[in-house]
Parts: sequence; C-alpha cells; structure tokens
Amino acid sequence: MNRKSPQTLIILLGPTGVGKTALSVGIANHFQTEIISCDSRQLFREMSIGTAVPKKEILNQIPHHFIHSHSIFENYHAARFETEVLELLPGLFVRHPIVLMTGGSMLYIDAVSKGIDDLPDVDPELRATLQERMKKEGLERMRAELKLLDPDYYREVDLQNPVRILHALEICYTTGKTFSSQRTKTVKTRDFKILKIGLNRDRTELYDRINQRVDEMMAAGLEEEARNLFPYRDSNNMNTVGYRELFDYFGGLCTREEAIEKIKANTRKYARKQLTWFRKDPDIHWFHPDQETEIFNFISNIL
RNA sequence: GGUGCCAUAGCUCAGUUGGUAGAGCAACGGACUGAAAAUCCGUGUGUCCCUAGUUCGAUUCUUGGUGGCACCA
Repeated sequence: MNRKSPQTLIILLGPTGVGKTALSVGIANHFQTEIISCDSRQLFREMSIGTAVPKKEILNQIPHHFIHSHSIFENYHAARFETEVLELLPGLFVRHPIVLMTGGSMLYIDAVSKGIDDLPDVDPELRATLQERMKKEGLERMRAELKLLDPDYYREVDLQNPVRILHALEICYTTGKTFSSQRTKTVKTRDFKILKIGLNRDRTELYDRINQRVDEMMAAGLEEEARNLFPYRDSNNMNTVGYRELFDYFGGLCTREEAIEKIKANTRKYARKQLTWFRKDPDIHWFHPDQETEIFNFISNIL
C-alpha cells in the first residue's frame, strides 16, 4: 500500500515565558524540520531583547522563519502573516513532512489555522483621519456614524472599544460596503493537517519565570535597545510590552524601578490574556513543558 | 528607659460623628477577524494587631499589651 502521511503543521503554543522556545528546538531536531515563528513582535528586526528572540546558537542550528523578517516601519497584521505563511509552507513541505510553528500570538495562530476574512488594506491617511476625529469628536459621535453605515455590526460590536468602531468605519469607507457583510467568519480548510500542542504550567511558576526573564532582559541591555527605539515610540508596532514602559521612564513619567515592575506586571497580564484565548480552543492538546518525551510520542502517533 | 505617632485587602493607603468597610496597584475572569505583546469589559478576595472594658452594638471610644517608626535620654 502506498500510504503517504499527510503533510502536517504542528503548532506549538502557550503563554509567554512558558518554555516554548526550548521545546521547539527539541521538536525541530527530533523531527528534522524547520521552525516558523508565530510571534507578532519577534518578526520585527528592530527588537530582540524585549521580544525574547531565540539566541543566535539556536537560530544558526535550526532554520527559523518570521524572525527579524520585517521592519517596524511596515504595516504588518495577521492577514499578511496568513498569506506569507501559506506561501512559505509548500516549499517547506517539499523537504519536510512536518513543519513546526511556534508562538503565542493568538490571532496570528488563528489566521493560519482557521483563516481570516478577505478585507482590503486600509489607507494610512484614512486611519489617521478617523483617529483624529475620534479624538476630537469623541466615541459617541463615531458610534452614531457606525450605526448609520452598518447597523448590523453596530448591534454586535463592543461599543466601548474605540479600535473596533474605527476599524469598522475604515472598512465601510474603504469598500463602500458594510463591514458586517464582509465578515464571513468562515473557517478556511487547509490542504495540510494541523496539530495544536499547548504548553502550560503552574501559574506561580509561570509568573516566577516571567519576572526572572524581565530581570535577565534588563541585564542583557533592554534599556539601551529601547532607548534607541524611543524616537519611534508612537508607532503601533512599538506599542509593545517591555518597550512602552521604558518609554514612560525615558519620558520622565516614572522611575526606572517602576518601569521594570510594570513590564513584569504587563507581561503577566499578557500571559493571562493568552490563556483566556487558548482556553476556548478545543483543538489544543495540553502538556507541561517538561513532557518532551510524551509530546514526541504524541506527535509520532498522530503522523 | 521616656514621650509621641502608627497598626484596615497581597502592597500603598482612605474611611466609619459607634450600626462589621473602599480606592489605586497587584490578583482573578471574560470579549476579540488587517493595531492582537493591540484594544475593551467585568469581579473585592478582609479576625479592620491582640486583650479587657463602656455600649443594645466596638474596626471606630477607654485600659493594658504586642509590633513598627520618630524624637528625647
């Protein structure tokens, strides 16, 4: 029988600091494959320390994709990630029956595994204009505008969330159609198999690791890295934990110690938010990061 | 050793003219489709230091402790 095992994308996910990087090296070596990083900040080449990019030795040892592949001056988003990953994968599958994607960017994971609706890119000028109007005229007015342009979406959107309101307006103005009519929420099927492996550990242990990692980042020179990026602090892409808190310190809004504590707290908060998102995904198979052998066996049995 | 001040949530503190208490931060939960490490929403978790009084009732007033801080010796 000519049984060809289907090409499989393994998605290794979990909260920040749980130990994904270490395990992904083990999996990539064991299954002789490459790694696609699924991290909305590690793909920017301007940041390294604060985004916990894997060490050079690791990057040299195993081919990584989407690390330092783009610039903070680009307009990057989940849909672009979906497109670029789907373009990259066929080539990788030629050489490897399985490919590993590792990361914790929830929406990016969903974009690759489930797809994201087809929407046009938004003109930066339109975005700036609407942002300006939101600032001047207030949330209430923009809401009223959305109610007129897209009553269906108005009914289901979080009316307190300015980003949601603005984005819907952006799409309405860009396409001339309602946002709701273009939100199909269809789950796209892929021509490869997807296996999601989730990593989690005891909460206090996770927090200890996060706190310690922030201290290590500071010791490794995060402050200087952030200082060099201070001129770009208003960029959306620099609204990043580990940098924005230091920007506050540079701007005289808090002390250095307060900034460090804030980085730790915001990283813990982010980890919690990730867990909230992952919790509702029934496709994830959960493991402790120490269960390397179990995870190898689990993957082998599925293949 | 003496005098004064303080003791309330995990932390910093507010408050109760006597009716068992609330802010910020932390913590916890949730939403989420081109900004997603973003953005937004919700939840108070408590021997009010201990003891004995006064009182219908004390976290609040009084006595005596204990601990901390400051000043004087």
